[in-house]
Amino acid sequence: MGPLTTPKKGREVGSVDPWTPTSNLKMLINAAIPDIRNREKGLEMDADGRECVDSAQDTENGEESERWISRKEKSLGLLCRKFLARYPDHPNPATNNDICLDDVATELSVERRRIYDIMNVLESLHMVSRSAKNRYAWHGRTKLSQTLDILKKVGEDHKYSQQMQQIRQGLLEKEEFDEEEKENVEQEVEVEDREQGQKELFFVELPGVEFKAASVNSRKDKSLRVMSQKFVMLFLVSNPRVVSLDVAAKILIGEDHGAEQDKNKFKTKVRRLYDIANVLRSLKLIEKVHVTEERGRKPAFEWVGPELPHVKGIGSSVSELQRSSSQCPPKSKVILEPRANVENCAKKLFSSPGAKRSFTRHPSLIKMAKSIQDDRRKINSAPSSPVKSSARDASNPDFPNKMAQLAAICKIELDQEEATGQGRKKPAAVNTGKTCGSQTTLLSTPNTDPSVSAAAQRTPRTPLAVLPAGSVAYIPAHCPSLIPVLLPQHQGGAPYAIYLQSPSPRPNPLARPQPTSYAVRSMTFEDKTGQSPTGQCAVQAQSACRGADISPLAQKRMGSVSACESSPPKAKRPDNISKDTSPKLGGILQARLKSCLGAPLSSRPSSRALHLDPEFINTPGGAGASPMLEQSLENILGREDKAASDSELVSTPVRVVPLTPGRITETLVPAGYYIPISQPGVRDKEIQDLAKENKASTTTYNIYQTPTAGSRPSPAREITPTSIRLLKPTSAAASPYNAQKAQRPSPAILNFTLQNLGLISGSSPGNGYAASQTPEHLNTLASPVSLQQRGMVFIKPVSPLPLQPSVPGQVALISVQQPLMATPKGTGPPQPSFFHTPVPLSPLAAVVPASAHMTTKPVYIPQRKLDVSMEDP
DNA sequence: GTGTCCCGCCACATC
DNA sequence: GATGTGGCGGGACAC
Repeated sequence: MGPLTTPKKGREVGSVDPWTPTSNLKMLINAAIPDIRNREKGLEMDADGRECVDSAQDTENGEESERWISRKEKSLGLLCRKFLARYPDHPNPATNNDICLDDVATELSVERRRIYDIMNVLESLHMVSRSAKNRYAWHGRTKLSQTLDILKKVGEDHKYSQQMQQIRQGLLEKEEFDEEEKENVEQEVEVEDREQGQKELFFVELPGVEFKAASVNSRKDKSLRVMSQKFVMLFLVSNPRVVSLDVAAKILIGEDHGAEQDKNKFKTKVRRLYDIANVLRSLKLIEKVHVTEERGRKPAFEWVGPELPHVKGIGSSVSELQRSSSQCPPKSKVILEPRANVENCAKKLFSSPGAKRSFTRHPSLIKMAKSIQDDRRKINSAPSSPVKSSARDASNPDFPNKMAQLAAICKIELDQEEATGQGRKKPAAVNTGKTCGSQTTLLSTPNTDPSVSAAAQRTPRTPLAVLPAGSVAYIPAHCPSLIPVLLPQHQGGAPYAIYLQSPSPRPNPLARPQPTSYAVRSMTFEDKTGQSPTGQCAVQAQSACRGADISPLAQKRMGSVSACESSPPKAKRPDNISKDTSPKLGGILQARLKSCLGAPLSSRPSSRALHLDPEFINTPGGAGASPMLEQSLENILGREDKAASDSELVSTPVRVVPLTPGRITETLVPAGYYIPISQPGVRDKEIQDLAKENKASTTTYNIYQTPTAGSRPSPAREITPTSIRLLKPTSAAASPYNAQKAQRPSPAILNFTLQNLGLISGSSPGNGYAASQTPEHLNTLASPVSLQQRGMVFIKPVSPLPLQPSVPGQVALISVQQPLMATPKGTGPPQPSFFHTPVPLSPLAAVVPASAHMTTKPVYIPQRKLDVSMEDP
């Protein structure tokens, strides 16, 4: 082979030379550009990725001429498509899949330099691997899923999600992030990096895809590979999965030797990101969008590639996991991420008793969320075997205690079920998730139902969302303050989500939130927060779930939530609804509940903004639920109390908002928030209006899809991550710091009581990210997304609480389904989703008043949910 | 004017 | 020293 140094491009000569045959051909090609582009468009729209066949023909027929066609025709993305057209997505390992760079460069009539760019990106995804000098081995997409899974894991380990959120916040409002938390995160990452041998540049290898060239891994300047991986990680850990170049570049710069984020370096990074993005676009992994912020329109990219096995639907999830398992070699090799890789491989295998439990003790609950994800994946891929639970128990000493309360609660309802015979057990079914319409109250630990995971894992860092309908998620003591409760949809009503204060006492209500609070936020919401300790906002869901994929609207909601979280107390009130919110009713209700529960609902002031996981916002539900909820509240409070609430003084403001389209009913409930769970495809206008209202105070991402840079008209869609209506505390008085409440009852008990009191009705918890949510789908019991039919009650402390690992048995999430209250859309018979293990009654049962509307509800404990443990030291 | 990214210089690694 | 690799940024093109 001749000199491989960067050849001098003859483009200019050729382009201006009227005498060469190629010039004539160029003219012809130019005339045919529209056809070529149309064909390319059609190819790009080809879903099976075989779009490049024709492109290959183009390559052979007129590639050389295209060099002079236009700048776009010479783009790296197009070149990559041509390259990809040469190789199958799933090559036969038995065949020769070697790639000779020289040949490719020659055939594609491009410089070797350009091929390197493509190969580096493909290498980062393990679609190719370097086999020798000037040679690569083509793997196609056979390992892509596995690679993405690993990358996601690594990205979570590195807390890219938090970093992105920090940067976004910094970009948005210069809001001070909790430095303490930030430092903790950074320090932890550094420690982990040091433990793994390197801090900055690291390349995540895939088991079985090793680089045979001795120099490959020794080179330090493979930044494009690493950058590409990190870029992908950002998408995988981001939610919504839209990453702007600004954010990505800043993160990449930030990790790059602590270099100054000077403008030049930033520009350089952006240039590289463009290169990477072009290849990723060719791979159909991302697509170009634009985010419109207050500062203007910024380029961004949205992940459109395959969801990870634990993120996508359950059906594909299991299959992919199994497939990945089969692909997972016995010996895993991950540079700098050995643990992640090993765990990843382990996760891909059916969970074994000896499987490492990865609940983290890190103050940041990102880890916890990650661990939960791991658990989910294990569980999803594992047979519904109770044996696993026992094994987990052995590994988790805390587990028995924590499960004790759950068991007690379960036992209560179980006994009731047995007494009435109304309960219907839900047999374990890997793919069910048909909980809609079920009148069974479930208590479960987070990772039981694959269907749940499928829906919930769309927002992996929102473990609560993954809970199956009618289930109670067990939340480790790490995040005792996070007590979401699923509020089943009222009969003929809309689902509601409510945030209530956690029972966890806070010694010093005025104290600045500890880093652990950040963990709570991280766990609850995809995006990090940075709100001040006194920030308090309820989030009103504004939009509906759009579809299987993470719709821009959903992303908008999510972003809005995160923005709300990040909004400091100084932040403007985004909505007028919150203004008229009165804490009084909350106090009344709280008093009522207190009387019922025998304990105050809250012992500490509501000083912290509430966060709503977008997944909970998207739960579709029947319309007109607001009156139902109001009625429920009235049942509890009494009309007189409700009426008097306007004048009475209360401690904790709460907002009740309908989760479904329709008018928003604002009601105050004690120490909590009712979060509307929007119905997909509805309330768009309202959402938009709300987004407009919030625009002043929140960052709006208006995403305009630009499939091909400037070449195709792209239907604009807007993603406004921060557009979710934030219901801030009505006032300082509304969120008083009165710590008069000494103690709060267990959230589980509280929710259980609420249910029995009629405040909570049976329905399916929603998951905004459940894919393909349409009203029709909602009725499909077989679909995991049917969970969205249920409302949810979020019980979450208004103020940040330090993690209290010592607090056992925190029941974080309760999904209750009101028996006898048929979900309007739930038509099919309840589908069991778990193994349910009856548990003995516990003293806690006595706390729950058996009066009122105590309806008999069978209680089952999904045994696989027991798979909760602490992270290995 | 800004976004996009082609192009190729050049440094470094490897042979 | 030749060759392979890829970081890097100028600057042209697209919008």
